[in-house]
Order: sequence, then structure tokens, then C-alpha cells
Amino acid sequence: MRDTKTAVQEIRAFNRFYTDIIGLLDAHLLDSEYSLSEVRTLYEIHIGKSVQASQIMTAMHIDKSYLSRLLKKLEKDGLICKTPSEEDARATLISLTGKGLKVFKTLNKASDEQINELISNLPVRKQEELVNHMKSIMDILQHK
Amino acid sequence: MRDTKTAVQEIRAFNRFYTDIIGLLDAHLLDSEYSLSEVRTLYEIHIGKSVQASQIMTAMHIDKSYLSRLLKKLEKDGLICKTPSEEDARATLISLTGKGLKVFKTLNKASDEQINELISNLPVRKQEELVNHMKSIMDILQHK
DNA sequence: AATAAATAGTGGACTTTGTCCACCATTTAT
DNA sequence: ATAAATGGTGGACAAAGTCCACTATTTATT
Repeated sequence: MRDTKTAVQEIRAFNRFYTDIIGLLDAHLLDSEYSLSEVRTLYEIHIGKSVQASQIMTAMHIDKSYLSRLLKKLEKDGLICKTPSEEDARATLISLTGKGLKVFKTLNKASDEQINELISNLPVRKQEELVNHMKSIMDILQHK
Repeated sequence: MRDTKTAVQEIRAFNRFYTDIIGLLDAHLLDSEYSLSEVRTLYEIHIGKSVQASQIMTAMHIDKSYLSRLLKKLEKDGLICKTPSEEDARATLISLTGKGLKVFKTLNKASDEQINELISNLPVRKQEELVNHMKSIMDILQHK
């Protein structure tokens, strides 16, 4: 392994840098009617097709009661539907409704555009900084 | 510019991936007596040596009233001191006290160790995933 | 010089996000 | 048959952060 100090410093610098970028994206996304966690929940249901609450919970690293409430809102808005699992009467299976899929796709598209705009507007200086950070980290990982 | 769809998708995939990693780090750091924002505030004061509240605010993208409260706590704990600015009577200059520097260094070291541990324990699969994400993004930026 | 507008910061009230805990129902293990 | 684990809900609460109104200066405008 190469010099640990440098590697760690580099990763922390990248974290600060990238946390900032993600923060900006997240902030922009907040105009929507749905919170970040709600959108993320829709995403998890979307890719899982038909999932249990506990699976979403694990994927998102959130508390089950919080998830329960997120799901409640999404259900109230008619974006998801719950059906009792046939194998396990404790569990309910969650899936997107037609409306849910539509809303998800809309939000997703908005997010794509956001990112696209970010890429287009990223000043060259920031781009170079990002690339340099990434190079260092790749270097660290490949030599560890 | 290359295929936009792919580029945007790739960046979003990386965001999800890296948000997860950062989340883990942040969660681990929470054992400390100080919150993430408080530590970040100490960091900003540390690198700025002697700064105004408004500078920290801009760097951290947080509300001024929230920062005011963060500073109040740090001051109460004797980690920072405020002195009225001589050029501008509206402003106060903020700097770390001896104790503040000591605490910051301790927290900083803990954070370093955290990252170090993360690197050491990152499964090869995750490492490769990270490197692949980064390669794609660098590729995107360099061809845009 | 007088006043309008901008800048720096504080504190009250509030919202959002998320956790902890107690609880019910069902299922699996002993 | 019963203990323990799993899946989920809801109450109470904590943490993080925003919005707004206010004070005190400072800078710009007439």
C-alpha cells in the first residue's frame, strides 16, 4: 500500500467535493411534490417490480417505521399498491400503479435533465478537479 | 458530446453508489459529541484561520441562522472565539481556540481512521464497481 | 448631511427527516 | 406448545435546517 496519509486525505477531499455536487443536485430536485426519500422509494419499487417493505428498507438504509410512513403517503396518492403476500401472511408486496410509474418516469426525466444541465455547466476548472480526484482514488485502490 | 442518455445514467448510478458510501461514513462519525455540521464548521474555520460567519455560510451552503446556532454551541464549548472585526463593525471574526484546534485534530484523526478502515474493508467487487463508475465519468467529461 | 439599500448576525417558530420503542400478527424453530 | 424471529404500524421524540422578523452597522444616492 502506498502512503496512507495521502490516500486518506485524497478520499476525504473527494468526499467534500462530491458531497457538494450531490447537495446541489438534491436541492434542485426539491421543487417536486415528492421528497428525495419518496422518489428513492419509488425507484426501489420500480427496479424491484414487486417488493416487500423490508427489502426497500435494507436498500435505503432507513428505519422501518419511516419507510412505513413513506409508503403510506405514496399509497394515499395512488402511486403504489400493496397486496398481501401469498407465501407469507406477515408480508405485503408493493408495486407501482400505472400512475406511480408515470410519476416516477416524470421525476426521473427531470432528474436526468438536471444532471445533463450540470454536466453542461460544470466549469472546466471543476471538471479537472473532479477528474484529478478520481484519478487519485483509482490509483489508491489499484495499489492498495 | 457522446450519447447523453448513457452519460447521465452513468452519473446517476455513480451518485447512488457514492451517496451510499458517504452515508456509511457519516453514520459512523456520529458517535462523536459533535454533529457533522459542527465538525464541518470547525473545518471551515480551521482552513480559513480567521473567518466571518458569512464566509462559512457560503462554503457550507447553509442558512445564516442555523450557522449562528452552530457557532453559539461551539463558542459555549470554548472551541472557537469571536472578535469584532476592525474594518467592519457589523462583522465578527471567528477563529479556533487552542482547545478548538485540539478537538478538531482529534475528530479529524478519527475521520482519517474511518476512511482508512473503509478502504481496507471495501470488498473487491465494490472497488471494481467504484473504479468502473469513475472511468465512465472521466470518459464522459473528457469527450463532452 | 439624510436617507435608502445592502450586509452581518441573532433568535423565534416552524418543517422535514428520520430514529427509538412499544405493539400486533404471523411464521419458523425447539 | 411455546419461544423466538420476521414484517409491519403508529406514538413520541430528536436532529437538521429553513423562513421570517428584528437589530446594528455600512455603503450608495441624492
